[in-house]
Amino acid sequence: MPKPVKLRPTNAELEILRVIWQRGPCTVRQVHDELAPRRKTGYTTVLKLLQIMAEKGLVKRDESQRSHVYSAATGEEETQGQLLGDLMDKAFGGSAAKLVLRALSDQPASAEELAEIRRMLNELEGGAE
Amino acid sequence: MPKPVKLRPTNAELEILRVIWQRGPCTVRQVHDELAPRRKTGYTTVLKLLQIMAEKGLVKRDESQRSHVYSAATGEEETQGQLLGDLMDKAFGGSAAKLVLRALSDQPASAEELAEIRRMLNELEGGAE
DNA sequence: TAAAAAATACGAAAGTTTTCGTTGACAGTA
DNA sequence: TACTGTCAACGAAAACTTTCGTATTTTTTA
Repeated sequence: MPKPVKLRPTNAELEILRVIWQRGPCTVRQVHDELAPRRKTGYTTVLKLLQIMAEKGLVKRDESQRSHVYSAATGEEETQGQLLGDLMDKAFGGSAAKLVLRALSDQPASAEELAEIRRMLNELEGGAE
Repeated sequence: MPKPVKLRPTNAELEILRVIWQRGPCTVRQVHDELAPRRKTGYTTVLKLLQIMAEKGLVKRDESQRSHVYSAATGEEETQGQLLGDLMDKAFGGSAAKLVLRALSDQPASAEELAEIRRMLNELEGGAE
């Protein structure tokens, strides 16, 4: 069992993961082409990061083609949950409610989104009763 | 005007800030005594970090006493909002609603807390109408 | 087939964050 | 005054993250 460890993508790694989550399995070139406009990072930088991420287990690599294809090892939602849990511990004393209240009061949300949040609340309160 | 920059505490800095937010203005020793049990970090490490934080403007330093006293330069809520906004951009495509929904579905919250979130929702929806 | 293009691998540099050892100043005390 | 303990300052090491240059191999193309 080589990998029972908890993985946390760094910032640069997260940017790459987001491309892969959005577009599905990608070659290095595809990721680089997507990232290049925003971020002026070289091709080999993306390659190196993907290699590191593969070592860490953040992505899986299919080497059956000449251009290796990388896919995400964990779902976007799971990773979002991890990062959120980290921030909750580091900055909100472990309180999800404080985090949510701060997010709602600081960041704008549309009426539709608020309605969806309300539905989630109903579900949570209904289920707990 | 030397300091119109945006400040982001690093992880170690955030841990120190949390002590200061909780206990009010502190000497290096006070911060260290609070942190030492959890984190096995040396006294001079805390000192160095506080010096760096003072340079960055994350904390203010009162040097009138032999033991300098550090106080937070920004409120806890403001910093929470910044960190949350960062994570929202980096991992949630800028959507506060997605972030809140994920937090609610991943992390437990008590009935009381849910009620408080509901109150916040009412406020937001009521105000927008 | 030879040259050009594209890909991986590798190592190392550059940047950032965290840690601590050492030094010298100051304060209290025997 | 000499000793002891506490403090700030400083620099540098250690650890982690990000970047890229170069070498090598494979594929495409002229």
